[in-house]
Amino acid sequence: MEIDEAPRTRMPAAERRELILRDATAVFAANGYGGTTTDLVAKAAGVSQPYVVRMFGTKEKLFLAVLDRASRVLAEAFRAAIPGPDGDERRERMGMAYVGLIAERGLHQVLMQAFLLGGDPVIGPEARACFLGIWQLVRDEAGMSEQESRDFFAGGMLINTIVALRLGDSHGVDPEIDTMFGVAFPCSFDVYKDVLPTADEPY
Amino acid sequence: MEIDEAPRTRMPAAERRELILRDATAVFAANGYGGTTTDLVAKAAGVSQPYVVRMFGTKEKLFLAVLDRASRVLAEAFRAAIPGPDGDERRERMGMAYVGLIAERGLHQVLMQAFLLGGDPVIGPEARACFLGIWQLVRDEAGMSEQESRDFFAGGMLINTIVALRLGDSHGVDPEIDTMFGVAFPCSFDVYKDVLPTADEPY
DNA sequence: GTCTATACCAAGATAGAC
DNA sequence: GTCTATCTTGGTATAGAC
Repeated sequence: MEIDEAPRTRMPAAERRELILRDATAVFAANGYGGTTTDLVAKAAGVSQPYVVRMFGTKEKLFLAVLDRASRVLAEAFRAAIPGPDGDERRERMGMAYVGLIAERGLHQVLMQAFLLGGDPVIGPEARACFLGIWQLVRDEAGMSEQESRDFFAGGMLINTIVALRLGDSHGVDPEIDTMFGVAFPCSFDVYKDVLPTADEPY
Repeated sequence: MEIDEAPRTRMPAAERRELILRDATAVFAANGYGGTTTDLVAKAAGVSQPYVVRMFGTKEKLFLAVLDRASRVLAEAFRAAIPGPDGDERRERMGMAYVGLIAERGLHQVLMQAFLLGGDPVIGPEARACFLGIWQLVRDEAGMSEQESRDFFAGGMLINTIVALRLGDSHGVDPEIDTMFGVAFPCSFDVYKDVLPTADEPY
């Protein structure tokens, strides 16, 4: 009785790779490095588990690829927001760009996951390089002062935390959280309410 | 040829419990929830793996106990820093209290780990409650305005990240990092240089 | 380029002795 | 209160077919 499509639609490697990386980002973000299985990633991407391993070598290398992609996506988003009036306005644009990336499921969280793995002998150094790279971009390319860079970064880390915590779920029901959103984000709730992940979203 | 001490020194349950929780904090902090094994915790605490499970039920319950302890320790440290002149001075004292807790190995990181698990059906709600509890303490008990609370929290999240990333290792060799430390911490590097974890610290 | 089958190991949890 | 031994599951990675 032939249940259709055994070997999924064939696809050029590069394209499939990008597809898997996107899905892996969301899975790593939600489950952490240790909590993620290559099978979970495979399921999310609609391919077999051995294929994921085959394509990236090991789970660790897959994570590094995810991290690399995430930091490049972030850097691009920031760079795209730089042109135009500088100072407060530029910071505002960059903040909006950052919040806009919430739509890229798991991007902020996977970066945090990597940062938290600073003690790992192989992921740690990569994570530090990534963090420093963004720091330099913000300070040198966007021209923020050190104090401005610090505040910008700190705000970013807070946003990451709020997103990862799924605090958005409580928005509108919990006044505590409403006020937090009011101060934490560089724009009104409407802008990002439909991109925030929900508490019961699998990833 | 009797290699000594088979059943380790007996100890009242409450005391052993606290001891295990401390060590588990460091292990969870360094390896994440998924990356932590009950055996790793057992080794760190110098007891057998089944005993850890026996005492806490499951790995998940152990993590919840660690989270609960961490948030209580943090709340106490903040409360102890409230009495005295308010405004900037109080914020400064609270910031110092926060940095001082770096000596409690893994405390900040384990909180972050919990926050990143916001999507988890059982850990998520606990993590949100913990975050909100501290938010309320900072705003209501310490009397910070919403904007001040937000900045205080944001700075805290940045400190967590820097600590977890083991950026301290590069201090003194990398000028980028020196300037970051200069702006991110509420005190000079000397105050915390010997409590910051190193990149190769197992946990 | 993608799958199925499987070897192998690691980790959580239980049983039960001391 | 604490251990040793062990059962069981599930996850990484390999082999090899299509």
